[in-house]
Amino acid sequence: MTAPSSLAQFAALLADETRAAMCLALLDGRAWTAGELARHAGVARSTATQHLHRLTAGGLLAEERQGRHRYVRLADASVAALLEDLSARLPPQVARPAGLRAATASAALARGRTCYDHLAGRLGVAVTDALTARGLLDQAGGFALTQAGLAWMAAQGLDLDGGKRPVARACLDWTERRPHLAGVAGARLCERFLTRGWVARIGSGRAVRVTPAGRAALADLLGIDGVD
Amino acid sequence: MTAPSSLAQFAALLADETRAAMCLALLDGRAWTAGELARHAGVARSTATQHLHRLTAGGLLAEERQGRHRYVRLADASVAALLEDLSARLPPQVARPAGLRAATASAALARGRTCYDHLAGRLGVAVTDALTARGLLDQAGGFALTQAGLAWMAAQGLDLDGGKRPVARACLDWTERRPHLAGVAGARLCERFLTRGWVARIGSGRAVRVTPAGRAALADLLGIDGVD
DNA sequence: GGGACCGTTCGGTACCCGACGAACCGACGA
DNA sequence: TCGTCGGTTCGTCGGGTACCGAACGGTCCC
Repeated sequence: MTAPSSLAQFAALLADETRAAMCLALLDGRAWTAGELARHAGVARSTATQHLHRLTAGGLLAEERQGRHRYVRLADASVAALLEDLSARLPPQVARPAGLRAATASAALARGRTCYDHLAGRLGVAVTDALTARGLLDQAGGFALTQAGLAWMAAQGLDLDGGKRPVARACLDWTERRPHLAGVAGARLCERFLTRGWVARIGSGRAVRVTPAGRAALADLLGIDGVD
Repeated sequence: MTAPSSLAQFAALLADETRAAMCLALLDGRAWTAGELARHAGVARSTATQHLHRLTAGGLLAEERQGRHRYVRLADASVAALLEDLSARLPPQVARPAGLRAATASAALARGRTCYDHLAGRLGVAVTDALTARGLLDQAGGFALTQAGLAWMAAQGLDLDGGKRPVARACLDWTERRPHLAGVAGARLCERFLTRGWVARIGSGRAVRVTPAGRAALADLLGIDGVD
């Protein structure tokens, strides 16, 4: 019940279906209560408590107590990046939307969603492609903002100081199977889109839709037109 | 005994001390026989066989049979990258070189070594820093070769076509705690250094030393002088 | 204060899985 | 042809752990 000191001990944290389900749920970037996670994972509350203790002790989760609630979230962006990298190795999920409700939800997720703290889905890929086409993002020599890209972000009033966190990082989309922008730049961009009302969350999940104002902003800033 | 279909199943492959020890040993980039790995991990041959089966079935390892030997190595560079990322999350290893022999070996590893297929240790960091100082590598906007960097690699006759593998990638050194160049560019560079005799392996391990010819080449190509 | 609700702790149970040794197969070499 | 050696398969054993229910302690709200 202490911090993992070996690769095996660390991997063991994720080597349980229940704990893995909890971590993947937390990939939406929000803070969940212990009870919500228990219900989501389909285990008793007592079981969830023990799992959450192990995950926080292992440095994967951070907790915050409010009254009788215990809110828990991913410790930092690097944990989210790790989970994404691991998930990208799995065989592509065979989507089996059972029923109309699930099908529309799945389609909404494929259109646009948040991936921890940045944009993903077709929307995220479109933004990434537009940045690349405009010479703001370089994917030929690796994955980094160019000088022009850094200047562009500054012109937008977006601060890229994220401590030790990388400025730009490729995150592999599990629906598009193509990389999209993550890292500090991806997070700031997503934040901007949300605060300006260019994209709006659909319900309480991770799916987002582009607003009319967002459509105009995307066309204006990045020349993106056909976003659905 | 089949390919993992969930994050938990995948993580379980590394969640065992024996399997983890095997994977970390294979991080040297070479192919080991099943018996060597069994001895290295301190288990019976029969046990090693079963572990190796699981790891290959899980896509982490690739095997190659020669006569009565079964050679096994990491499946590809992305597996090595994953292991590095995971190891970087662990608390820094408290080096406890017991005895003079271990101390010199540890010092040699800190000076220079291979990390799967690229250079690491102080040597790897020095090369990375030199590339950055010369404007060939950009670490401000992410981690990527610049236009000049791509041209420089081409001028050296190094082909950067590695399929889907990223051209440049940051790999965190566990001794230096600083990033150094990995990815296709890092691999090609390391290959070049070895084939030209600029660096030579010390014994059969991962440690390398810079040869006199290498010293001259480093000074000439990248302006690196004080490499020990 | 009473009653719901959330989270925690504590036994107890069942199950998974990693370990070994023995027996066997195939390849190499004298 | 016969030992030796590397690897595999199989049966079995033992330890670790995920799970639950029950009881308890806070917190919030009537």
